[in-house]
Amino acid sequence: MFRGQFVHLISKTGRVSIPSKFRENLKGAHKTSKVIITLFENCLSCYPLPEWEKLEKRILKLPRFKKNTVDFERHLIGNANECEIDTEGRINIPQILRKDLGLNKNLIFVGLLTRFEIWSEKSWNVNSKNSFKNFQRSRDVLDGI
Amino acid sequence: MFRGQFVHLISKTGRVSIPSKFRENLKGAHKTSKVIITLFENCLSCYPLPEWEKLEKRILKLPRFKKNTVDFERHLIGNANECEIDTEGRINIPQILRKDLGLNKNLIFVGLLTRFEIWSEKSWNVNSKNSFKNFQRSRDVLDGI
DNA sequence: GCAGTTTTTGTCATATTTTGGCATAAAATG
DNA sequence: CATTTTATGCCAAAATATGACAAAAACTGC
Repeated sequence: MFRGQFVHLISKTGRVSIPSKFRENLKGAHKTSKVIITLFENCLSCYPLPEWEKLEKRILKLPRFKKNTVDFERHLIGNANECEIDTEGRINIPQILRKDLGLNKNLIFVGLLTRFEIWSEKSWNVNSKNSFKNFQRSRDVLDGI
Repeated sequence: MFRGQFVHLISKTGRVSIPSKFRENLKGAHKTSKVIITLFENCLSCYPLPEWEKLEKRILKLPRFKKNTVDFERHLIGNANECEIDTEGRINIPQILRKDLGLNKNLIFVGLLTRFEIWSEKSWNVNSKNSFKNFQRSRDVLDGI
């Protein structure tokens, strides 16, 4: 499972190393060194390739011409990039995604069990305040299950 | 069960030894030397790995694209780190958590039955005064069950 | 209180992880 | 097709984490 928070630097050319714990999980539990990176809210959402493929199968079951489906696909699939982890444990984040999110110095990696997110430090700080409030409001979200 | 209160020193590199009574409980009742440490209020909340995994299983059942769920995960999972207890009985507390809570000298370990907490001495002193007041007000909490 | 045991802490060496740099390869542009 | 831009592979420095050993402190039974 992906867990925890890590700060890594992105290079001028758009390379950044994946936290070693995440790499371990990719290699171990998911048996892959390929990651799909896509735009989600104000960050990048990253899936181990096999997990992503499961998601695609679910998406294919949606009513294909419905406006909602198409919009959803345009966003999630249309921004999805396959990245291979290199020998140093780094990936290259495509320029388009970098520009969209203003990724240029410290990036925050956030583990979310089956996937992880990449944030610019700035928007993470803004967002985590909000999501913390939400957390406070929804602490009991689990009590039903 | 985890009980009681212990003061331990954290090293410059972020290592601190787990109270031996806690270690005994981890090894005995929980059969693990792995602990998940996560941010909770003003301290670190520590779960034996198997206990934590039960929680994760419940989280995985939530609708995973819903805003509430994502925020909940970002906070709870995003701050969770797996720590392995070494041969000397120590763990390494990730830098990011140390910084967040200002953990740099005396740490207070507090047993809370199925989990335990780690506090900086300073915030423990502040907080325990408050929770004592709270305790005074809520002494009868048990009388209902 | 004392000797032996266990626990906690300090230190150093080693291994791993992250980052930077540069040369080459590939892709995009005009 | 030449030029520019961008991506990749490889090596090495810096930063960080881990392992092993030993000193110091605290606890135990007598």
